[in-house]
Amino acid sequence: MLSAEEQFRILQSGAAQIVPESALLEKLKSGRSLNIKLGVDPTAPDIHLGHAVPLRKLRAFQDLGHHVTLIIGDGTALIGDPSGRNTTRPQLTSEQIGENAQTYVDQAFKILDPEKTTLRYNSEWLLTLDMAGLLKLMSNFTVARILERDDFHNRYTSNQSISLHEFLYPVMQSYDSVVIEADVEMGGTDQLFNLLAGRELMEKMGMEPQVCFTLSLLEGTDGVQKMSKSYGNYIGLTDEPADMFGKVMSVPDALMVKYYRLASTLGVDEIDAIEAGLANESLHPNRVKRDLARNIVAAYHDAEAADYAEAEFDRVFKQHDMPTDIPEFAADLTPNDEGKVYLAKLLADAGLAPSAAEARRLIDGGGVKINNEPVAAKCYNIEPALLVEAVVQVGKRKFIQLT
RNA sequence: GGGAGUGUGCCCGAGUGGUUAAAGGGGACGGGCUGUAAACCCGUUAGCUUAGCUUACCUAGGUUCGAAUCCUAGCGCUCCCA
Repeated sequence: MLSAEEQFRILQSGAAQIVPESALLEKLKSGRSLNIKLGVDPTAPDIHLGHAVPLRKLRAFQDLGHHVTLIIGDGTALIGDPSGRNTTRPQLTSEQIGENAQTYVDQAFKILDPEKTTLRYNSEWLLTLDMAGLLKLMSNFTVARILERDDFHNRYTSNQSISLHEFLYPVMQSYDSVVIEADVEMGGTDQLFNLLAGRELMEKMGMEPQVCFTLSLLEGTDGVQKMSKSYGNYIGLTDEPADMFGKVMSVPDALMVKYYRLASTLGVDEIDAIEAGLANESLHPNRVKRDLARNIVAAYHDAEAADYAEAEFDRVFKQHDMPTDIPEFAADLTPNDEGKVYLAKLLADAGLAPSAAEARRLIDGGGVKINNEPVAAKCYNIEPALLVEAVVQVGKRKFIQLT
């Protein structure tokens, strides 16, 4: 086993805050296998690169000989984490939660070592808690303390509603730490309050308090908001290689190094070299981003898929060729009274446009091509012969092969 | 329990009886430029076989030739008092 100091150096890379650092070092020095906690809300059916950030760090702990307890928050999901939210979250049904949890776990084990992972559902101890137990727990917290948190504070001062049950979220999450006796709890920077609450509760209950370990939030492909399914800026772990490659390529340059640190499989030293290369312009940003995209595709698929994805990318976006695999669509080419086919409707039916009206706008904007030929504005009706076996393209990346 | 506000398109936000499918901004999408990056420029942003029609400003009624705009009731949200 590596020395405590050496472990600390590896673990610290990419971390936002470790509170307190000295406690982590102490725990590492004890030489025992630490229990690292990560709680996840089973709200997102599939997980993305942002979720993978703490999972990668957990994996680093596992590689150093520590143990991970992954908590599926099926109990807390009844509340919905108010972190970073300015509105109350909708509550999920238990069926949805069950499905989501399973999907999550399947994907999480692409990164985690199953041998060193314990899976727990917090409904086990949260939903069996009786009123007396709950009241006792709650007595450890004060309203002022809870109201200190930024998101509650903001909502409160801007006249937005906070439901009483949302106050309970940090209480519940803290209790998780008590039950599993966590040494370290992992989370995004937006989780710091919840993590600290856990530390406090453990201390009040006479336990050795957990260390709070936060990681920077990964911005999504828009480069502005944190990666999230609801913002539509995410790169899913199960995305197709070509899609995944393209999404990484669309990430703003300024975020490349951060992506390397939080989402790639490269080591600290290699990443430092890339950062230096970009700074002194000895490395071209485009090349660096391509390597990043290849690395990420290879991590979730394989090297071969990464090669293929890069080749496809050049084909479609550099040479403006058609992709190799184009989804097929059996279109109804029955002509209307004028002997034409209404293209707008066809685009909508094929899923290339959300509605026929939107399809018409896309045509007018020059965004629709048939066999690589742009369709003229106002040209909503097309000779059926032109559409037989044709490839229809909308924008830069949506293709359909008519059959 | 009493009182006061407020509710507009994906979001924010103007509009207070008549070219208002609704200003402006953001976002998103499409086009140009490019490295599917950024920046910048242009266009679009309810549905429908669109020179037209239909549905839209929380909901349901009402007043009016005409309502997002006025009235009534309801619903949601917020604040103050208790």
